[in-house]
Amino acid sequence: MDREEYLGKCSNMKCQRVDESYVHALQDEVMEVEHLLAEPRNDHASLDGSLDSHTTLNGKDDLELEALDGLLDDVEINDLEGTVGFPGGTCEEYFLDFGFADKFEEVLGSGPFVGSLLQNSSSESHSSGLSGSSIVDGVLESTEVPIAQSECKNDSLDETITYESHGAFRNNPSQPSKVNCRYNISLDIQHLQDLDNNRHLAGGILTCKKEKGPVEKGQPAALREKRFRKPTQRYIEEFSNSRSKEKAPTAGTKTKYLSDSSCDDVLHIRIKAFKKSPSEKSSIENRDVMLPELQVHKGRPKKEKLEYDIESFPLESEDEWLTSKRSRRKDRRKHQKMWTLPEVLKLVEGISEYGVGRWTDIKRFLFSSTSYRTPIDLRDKWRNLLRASSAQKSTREAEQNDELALRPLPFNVVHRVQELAKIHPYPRERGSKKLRVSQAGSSVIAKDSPPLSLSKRNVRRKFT
DNA sequence: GTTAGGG
DNA sequence: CCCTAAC
Repeated sequence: MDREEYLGKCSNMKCQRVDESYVHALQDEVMEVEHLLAEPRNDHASLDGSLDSHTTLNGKDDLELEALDGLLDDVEINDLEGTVGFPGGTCEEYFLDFGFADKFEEVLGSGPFVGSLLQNSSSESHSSGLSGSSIVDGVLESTEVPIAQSECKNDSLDETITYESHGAFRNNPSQPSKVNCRYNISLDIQHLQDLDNNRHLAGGILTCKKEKGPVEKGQPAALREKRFRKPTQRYIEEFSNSRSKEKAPTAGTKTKYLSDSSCDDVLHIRIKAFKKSPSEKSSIENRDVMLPELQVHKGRPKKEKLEYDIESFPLESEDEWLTSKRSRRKDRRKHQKMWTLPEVLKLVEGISEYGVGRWTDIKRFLFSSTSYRTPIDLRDKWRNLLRASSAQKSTREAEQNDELALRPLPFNVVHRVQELAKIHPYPRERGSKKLRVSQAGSSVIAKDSPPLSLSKRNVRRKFT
């Protein structure tokens, strides 16, 4: 990705932040992502865990995080080096976005040093007492990095000051120094040690690997590998469907996050966001139990059931989903049942008895035992019979004998269909739609109206 | 709710 | 066989 693209993306995110806050947006993403998960994994407690490209997500198929993951695209060494060039506020906000900058500044002193740390982070060359690598990993793994970077170019200073007023460790019991520590340039080893001891907290917040232990780090290859993955089609659909619904409930998160940017609060918020998703997901799963596919179909699936079927079928993987989709498509005519000769005879008889168009009557009186034949089916079959008979009539003279042998339909049946076709022409074949108006009061109207204006159907039952 | 018409 | 518009 080139620079322009990158900047464009950053600016987009900035707008989002101004409107609703990127925190909000991220949480939305979390929940949306959670919807896509067939099962929540224990080791991903929240958004950041999902974002952690180092974490092996297995079947979770992090492709679906592409929207978020795309933001990572530029968190590479080059961009990090570019960060160093930004004014001091850059790096501050860079970390303050995580409620974390104070810690860094305590340890590292000045911004440029942080920059250098970042610069070296991927190579793990900084091996001080501070377990910076894990922290930097967290930073690198966060999608907020590019956001902060972009914003720093414009209004970072103001925001940075705001952030500074809130200590990152205000609520951290092991860090009593709190806000003031930010200005304490001189470091002491004990602080570093504390930080090291509390690293799991930092890691938990930033990456949310609950108990990942010495997590894999410094794997730019893995990072890049993920970047090239495209969002799955399912993700796109789900994303577009659920986007509007999810946004409202999480409004106001930004306020909390910005004003109480302590680690605990951040963690709390994120866990809260996470907790919300499983319930929503379970509701989806519950609905799936009623999928029509799993039901014994004694009739045809209704229309609404089909819509259900297509839209709400969360599957673990894209492959499974596609396969299911394919099979569903193939099952479109699953209920098809071939018409037998007795059925055809019965249909012809019914038509001669009740007339063309009285499909429900025919169904009711002659096909009441065969539940799989709907009035629509009767009509369709009749339509096909007419077509077949007319086709056969055209070629009958030439190859009558052969036809009799080849045709699945006996000639007498065909003949009868043709007779009926003459008497009860299929609507629309002869006469216009308007002629069907008199269908209801046919017997009465037939007497009074001129014959030409009537549909032939109105003379049904004449030839019983 | 039923039917015609198109897919 | 399915879907939809028209009735």
